[in-house]
Amino acid sequence: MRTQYSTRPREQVSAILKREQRYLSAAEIHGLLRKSRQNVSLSTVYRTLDLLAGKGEASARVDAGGETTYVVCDQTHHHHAVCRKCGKVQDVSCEAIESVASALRTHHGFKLADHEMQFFGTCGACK
Amino acid sequence: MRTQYSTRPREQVSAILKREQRYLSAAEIHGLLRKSRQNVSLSTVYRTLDLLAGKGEASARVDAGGETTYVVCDQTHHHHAVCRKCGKVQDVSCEAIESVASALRTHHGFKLADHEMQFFGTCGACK
DNA sequence: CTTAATTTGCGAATCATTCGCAGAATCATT
DNA sequence: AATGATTCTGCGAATGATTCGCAAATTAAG
Repeated sequence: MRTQYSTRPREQVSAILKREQRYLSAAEIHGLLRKSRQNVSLSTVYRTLDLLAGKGEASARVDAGGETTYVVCDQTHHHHAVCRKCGKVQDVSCEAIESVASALRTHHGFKLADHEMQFFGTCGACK
Repeated sequence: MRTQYSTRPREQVSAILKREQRYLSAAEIHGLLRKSRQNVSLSTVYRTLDLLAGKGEASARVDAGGETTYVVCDQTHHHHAVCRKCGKVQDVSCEAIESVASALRTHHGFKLADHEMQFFGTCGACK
């Protein structure tokens, strides 16, 4: 895999993700594409999602039913606030984590290297 | 399902979890049980893990390979600090989250209802 | 427009997890 | 400690998401 081709199917998948701004599974994306008569195979949807996640342009999350879902997001380190009503995902920066890191070190003798976080609630628009 | 029977296989699965103190998949637990000549079927391991997770006595996490893994933990709300060396999991209380919640409200107009967190690093014993 | 490299689509293969059901274990009562 | 009602277990088959293999189609570049 020397270079990476920019192809129609890949752009179609990316476009859906950019448009929706919420966590979508491969199957859902495939369904949305079919609705608008853009025939991209399910395999290609999967491959494209892996690619995007690998480049850090999308982030993955396994939902309650065990399906892996993806959202577009920027590449800096951050976290997601997921609205329980509309599903929309907002990026959240994470300075606050610093205080958690020092508490971990103090109380648990634990040296923090990495962390995962996810927030659920109601977004401004849905209130 | 009126009452719940206390059975050998269930206790054997719980015992492994209590002993290991780290995230284990159903298959791993099944393997560990076989090694010590305790034959519990894989189905029963799965069923027992669901039960424990349902009662809040264990908590589940999908690992990088897509397998669901479980640890024992107490029932109060808390988070996990996972050691990257030995895999051991420590419970971490979460007062620090309060400050994150207010920041979310202020900066993003987001009303926090729930959250997930997971920490990775090196535990005191492994340093 | 040719060629070499990468992608696609299809169906088949994988892998974790769930189900169905007959037989075994458990519990509460005699 | 024997009985009966209920809940478990084990097995193999079924499911469902994801991955693979490979031939045909696209892409980038000369």
